Amino acid sequence: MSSEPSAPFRYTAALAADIESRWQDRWEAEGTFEAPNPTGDLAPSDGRALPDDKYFIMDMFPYPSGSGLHVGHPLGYIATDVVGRHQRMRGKNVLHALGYDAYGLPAEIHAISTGEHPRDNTLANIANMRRQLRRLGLAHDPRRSFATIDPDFVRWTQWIFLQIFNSWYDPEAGRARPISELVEKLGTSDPAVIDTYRLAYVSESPVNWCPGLGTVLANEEVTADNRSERGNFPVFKRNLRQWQMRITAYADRLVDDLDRVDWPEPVKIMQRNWIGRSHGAEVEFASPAGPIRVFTTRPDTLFGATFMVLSPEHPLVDALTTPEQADAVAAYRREAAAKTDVERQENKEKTGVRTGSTATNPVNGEQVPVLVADYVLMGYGTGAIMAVPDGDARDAEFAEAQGLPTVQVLDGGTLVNSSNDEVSLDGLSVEDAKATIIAWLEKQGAGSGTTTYRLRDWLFSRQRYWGEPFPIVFDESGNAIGLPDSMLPVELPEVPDYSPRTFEPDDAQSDPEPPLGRVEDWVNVTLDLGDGPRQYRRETNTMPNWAGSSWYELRYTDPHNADVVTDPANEAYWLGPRTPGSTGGVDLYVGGVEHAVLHLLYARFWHKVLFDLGHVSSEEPFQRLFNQGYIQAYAFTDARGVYVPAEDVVEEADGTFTYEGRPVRREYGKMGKSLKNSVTPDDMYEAYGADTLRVYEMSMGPLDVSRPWETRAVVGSQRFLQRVWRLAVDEDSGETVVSDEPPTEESLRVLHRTIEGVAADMEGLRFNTAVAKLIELTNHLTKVDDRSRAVLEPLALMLAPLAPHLAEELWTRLGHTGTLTFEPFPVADPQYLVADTVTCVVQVQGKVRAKLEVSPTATDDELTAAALAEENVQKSIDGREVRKVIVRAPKLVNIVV
RNA sequence: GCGCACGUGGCGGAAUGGUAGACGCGCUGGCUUCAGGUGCCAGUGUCCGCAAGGGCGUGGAGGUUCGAAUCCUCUCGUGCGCACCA
Repeated sequence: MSSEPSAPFRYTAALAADIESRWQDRWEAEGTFEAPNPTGDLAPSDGRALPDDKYFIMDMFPYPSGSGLHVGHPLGYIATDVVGRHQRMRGKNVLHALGYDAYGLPAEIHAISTGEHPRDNTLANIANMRRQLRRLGLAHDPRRSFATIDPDFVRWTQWIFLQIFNSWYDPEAGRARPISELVEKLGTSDPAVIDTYRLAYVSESPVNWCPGLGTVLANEEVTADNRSERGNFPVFKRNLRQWQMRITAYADRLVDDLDRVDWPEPVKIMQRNWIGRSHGAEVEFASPAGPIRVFTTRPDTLFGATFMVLSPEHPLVDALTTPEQADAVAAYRREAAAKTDVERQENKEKTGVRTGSTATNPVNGEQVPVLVADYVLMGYGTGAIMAVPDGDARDAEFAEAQGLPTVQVLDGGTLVNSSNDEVSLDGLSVEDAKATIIAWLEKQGAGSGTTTYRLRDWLFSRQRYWGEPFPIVFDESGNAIGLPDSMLPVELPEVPDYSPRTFEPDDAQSDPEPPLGRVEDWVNVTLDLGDGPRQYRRETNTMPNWAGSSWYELRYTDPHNADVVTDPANEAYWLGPRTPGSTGGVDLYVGGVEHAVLHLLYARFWHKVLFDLGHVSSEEPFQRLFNQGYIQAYAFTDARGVYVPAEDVVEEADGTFTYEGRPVRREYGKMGKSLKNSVTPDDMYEAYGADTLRVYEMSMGPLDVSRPWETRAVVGSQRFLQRVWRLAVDEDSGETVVSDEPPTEESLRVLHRTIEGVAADMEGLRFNTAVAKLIELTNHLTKVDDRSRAVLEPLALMLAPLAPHLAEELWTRLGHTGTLTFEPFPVADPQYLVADTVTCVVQVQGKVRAKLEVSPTATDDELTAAALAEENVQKSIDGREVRKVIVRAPKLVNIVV
């Protein structure tokens, strides 16, 4: 890079930095992006009415990492900023702010190794991130920023927990209700009864214990091969007393309401799969040990059930095992118990043993053998299946391995060999057969239609220090008691040691020990909860990282309210449904697809509970979701497989890559310190300026697609902004050179075509093509040397969402005194959208043979005549008979011979 | 194994079923410059041809259509999700 620009007032990185910091200071001083609320401390002080049209836009908020940002991080923030700025120019009251998801493992690990309090480290990281992001010029309302660790925020996280704790799900009403109404309904306040209904409850049940992390984890945080998503440590099933959230009560609504939100289909599919609702039937098979209940999604194939299989853990196994089989079954169960879930899954070969008993198939009275096999899981359905080798590949495989019979019941899509004296399914379709047999089973009392879910309740407690404490104490009988609002927030005590007790990652028999449990004088408290001072024990687990992100959208709408989580008027204005049947929710939520199941499912669940309890008017937190892609980068390894700094790798003429003269291998992946391929926003600010970085990131490709970062291409965006600058400013004198002469007709046509296209692209989040159109306009104006105010003003306004600092500077130079933030976005004048002539393509047999310049109003006949008059067209027709002429006036004529 | 998404120049990517490759990077040439850099102008899918023009071309093979990158079927490849879920 040359140090001396040839022109003193060229738009260089240094000039950009000057413009950018001046405007950032001014926006901050003037409170330009502060969005007024209907009521409360953020309401207009002069009582002014708000615009009815609002736009609430949100980014998935960041964890403030200690290593700072790389250029991949701001992609989504820039995109939402462009949308927000554009919506302001469309007259909307735009709510856009950024908070910090500040509880998290890295700060705790840092604390353990350095002794620095995780809060201090986290707050320092937030400050650094705010600095990096401020330099991008994001139009956020700074008054609405918060961190999930702020005591004021924690207070409301705990308050929401108590709302959930103090509720139960009424299946008849199909919604949550206050626990007091259950007490009334059941006529008892006995915790032994009531506590089993709560939406947040303690239970002793099999949970995911991760010794390597020293904590238990939710199902959503465990990978398919039973390892922790964070850290990749082994996870074991252990029976432990832990807090759970009754998210399963909401399974149906969580599935059904996916149809009412504007989300990417893959995310909806992932949530549907995770919830895993399947309709089927429970059927009872009579046996010597009593009825065996099975769940099946294919009750239509019941006539083909030739045996039954129980999971090794099934409670009826002992009773069904005959003395002759006792040893074999006991041995098999021992073997199965010794295996981890992973080992069970690794061995895809079907194994199992006979119990020696038979059960009765209710449709035909057949005695079918009952077996035990570990391919049937205790955790799903009833832990027992009817096996239909003709209908199920797994059953067929097992039948073959065990030498069990198969009866054909399916022929293509219809049922065969499926009748008894009372009912026949023969000839019916699968759907009809299901309905028929369920009706018959219900009449017989042998079964009923039913629905099962894969979703399990949400394990909500963690044995870590750096999380929200539960607002719960236990009395001397061990009953959990929710603390009153007046005692919130419950703050974390200072501790001498932040670590949970961690163990050898494979030590499955170890027990979790929360760090808070060691702070005896915090744990044991004397409180007056209404019946005089008494001794209580505090809950020593903390909440998972997901707690704060499960409701933060609400707090943006009323961030300082000390009385309620958000004032109903503010919630209704920003989040409430605007059309009948709408769920309401954030107008646009942008973030990565990695939160498809975890965060987005939890947030929907909490929001629905708050809706049921009347605290919010919206049924869903996020009306529209958009998954942005990722910026990835190339990384290079040398002969030893060690990463070398990517910025010093040279591409040779033959397309290979070298580092310090030695060949290196290229790979493609995430950007990060460990791969030595990070490029930071600070690097780009210094070399090009923030506006150039913004424009480049927006022009790289569609927002939802991942693509590789290429630093050397950034200069293209800088050249574009330099050309815009040069249109209005003399590079040698620094004088504004805008002209008040009217622009040429041609320039106006290009301008209005650009306005039309850019406006549509902005609405559709197609910023890459919007930038392309602005470049075309700029190149045109440069080429014809048109500097008229009438084109430069709309150019500045259209550029404003993308490159706001440069646009503001030009706007000022064009003679305006205020910010352009609230100037109307330009509107295309239809008068200039119709061209004098259009290019008409003439095809023969669908191949282009000529182009005509024609009037846009030319008729079909005129176009046909003109096309046939073309020499090259006649040559292509080559004397053949013209059978048909297809005209799409005025753009196309296709001659068919 | 099942499901979803995606395959277009050297690279990132444009194309309501209607001129394939907008825009940008890179590359080539010209002007500017002592020179480099910056800036500006022109060119840049491929093959045949001096040119006019023509052939081929959106992973592959079929199909629908006057016309297909786009719609349908099969197939190959890449990515993501789920995975013995009855």
